[in-house]
Amino acid sequence: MTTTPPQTEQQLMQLVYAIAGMNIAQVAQQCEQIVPENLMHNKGFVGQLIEMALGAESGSLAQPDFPHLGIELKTLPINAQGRPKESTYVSVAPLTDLGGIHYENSIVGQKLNHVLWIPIEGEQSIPLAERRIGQGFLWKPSEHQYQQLHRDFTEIMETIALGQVETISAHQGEVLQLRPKAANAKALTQAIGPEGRKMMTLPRGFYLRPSFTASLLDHFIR
DNA sequence: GCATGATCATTT
DNA sequence: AAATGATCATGC
Repeated sequence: MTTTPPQTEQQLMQLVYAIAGMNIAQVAQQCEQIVPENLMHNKGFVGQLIEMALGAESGSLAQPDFPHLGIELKTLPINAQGRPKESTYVSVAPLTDLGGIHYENSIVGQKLNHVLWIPIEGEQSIPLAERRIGQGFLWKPSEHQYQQLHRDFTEIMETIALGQVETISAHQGEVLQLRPKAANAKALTQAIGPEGRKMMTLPRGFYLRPSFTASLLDHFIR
């Protein structure tokens, strides 16, 4: 079965309610997909399966999963304590042509303006097929959260603009961090180097810290 | 190579 | 145990 892209937020949430409580095998059967033994060689499987089940359309385009609704979809792997198991990837970080980029008009800012979070059991002790889908919820950053994201983003981008991208570690950033985002260590991309010259470096991505997404879960707990 | 979907594996 | 840095699959 193929899910028709939802035309309204209400239609989208109906699909979200429909898969809440189901396990991966049930969603996969509904989408006519085969569940792999584990995620080792298919790390994006769960995210792509949920995209399919909810009728997301964007594929690998740099825009929200539901462009018409301006909503970004993120699955959130949860451990036995009900907390996020991993950080959440947001988007690739621009390392060159940085003129005019501000949080408000950045890809990060656009995606984090409205997110549909789908918590999913992520314990390795639970077979992938048996992991359950939780109750998804919509989130928009509060004023405080917006300021945190804005500040971290701006500091990181300023460092990149100064040609200091290689001095940025994942320790920087209260809620948003910069980390490698590449197929492997040989995948390089252009960046601004120390003397303002061009250099090659590992592509980087923006990630939300688990402590930040944990606070979102806490707020929406019922 | 870039952008999507992330989790794995080593270090702290 | 948690966090950082490295890596896996796919489409174009």
